[in-house]
Amino acid sequence: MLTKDELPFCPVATTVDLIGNKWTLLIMRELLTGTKRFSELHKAIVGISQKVLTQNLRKMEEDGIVTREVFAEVPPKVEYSLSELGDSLRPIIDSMITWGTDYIQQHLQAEQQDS
Amino acid sequence: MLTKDELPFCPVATTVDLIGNKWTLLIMRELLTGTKRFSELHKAIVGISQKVLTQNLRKMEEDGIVTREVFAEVPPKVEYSLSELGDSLRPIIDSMITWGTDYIQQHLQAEQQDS
DNA sequence: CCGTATCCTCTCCGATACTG
DNA sequence: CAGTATCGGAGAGGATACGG
Repeated sequence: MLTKDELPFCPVATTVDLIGNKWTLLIMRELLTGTKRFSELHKAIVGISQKVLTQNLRKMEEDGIVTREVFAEVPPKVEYSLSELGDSLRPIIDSMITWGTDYIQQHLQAEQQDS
Repeated sequence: MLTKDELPFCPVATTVDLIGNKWTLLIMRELLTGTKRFSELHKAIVGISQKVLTQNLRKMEEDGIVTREVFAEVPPKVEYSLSELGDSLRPIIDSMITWGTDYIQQHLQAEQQDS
């Protein structure tokens, strides 16, 4: 039996390969609160272009962390949600939310001391 | 008082800006086990070039998550370690290690079933 | 040993135009 | 609405040579 450090592939490298990317993490942040339409994601994620959003969603779908559902309507409607695998990544994003929240509060305090 | 969701800057975006990057996360993985020399990092992180390693270390130093110590010796010696702020990111990497380890084990099992 | 400087390549990404 | 297709500029990153 291999110990954690002796695994053939580094766990961090594996995780990084899936979500070690700015946009992927921001998309996941949106999907953690539930299913979203393409346009909702586009609006919520400031600075992303339609093209890059599509590219990232396709990659996430390939990797099995996002589910895509197309509705045969006019106008068209496409919904994205986290798969079970995608949802299993929730603790990672949560730890980022926790850390980022603390970090921001520290910086707000520091700025107030400056003024 | 603002609630978590009303903070002026998204916590995830803040965190992503600091460590939402392949190489940064892999460098942090190495430094979590203690101080490392430049050449040790270069050897440990497969696929990174000297230039990119330097660039990332400089950015991490600027962001305050890495400390750089130069020894006035011949041959020169430079040691990198996590700052207190950098070490506070440990829970995030830990959650990635936990998830990645599980993911790899699932895939190893799946491969064994295939054969 | 630990870099920086330069060149050159290659990919990313924005802008735009066009479809079901 | 939710894409795809195409073009072109900007920047990331490799290879190499050189410096403290």
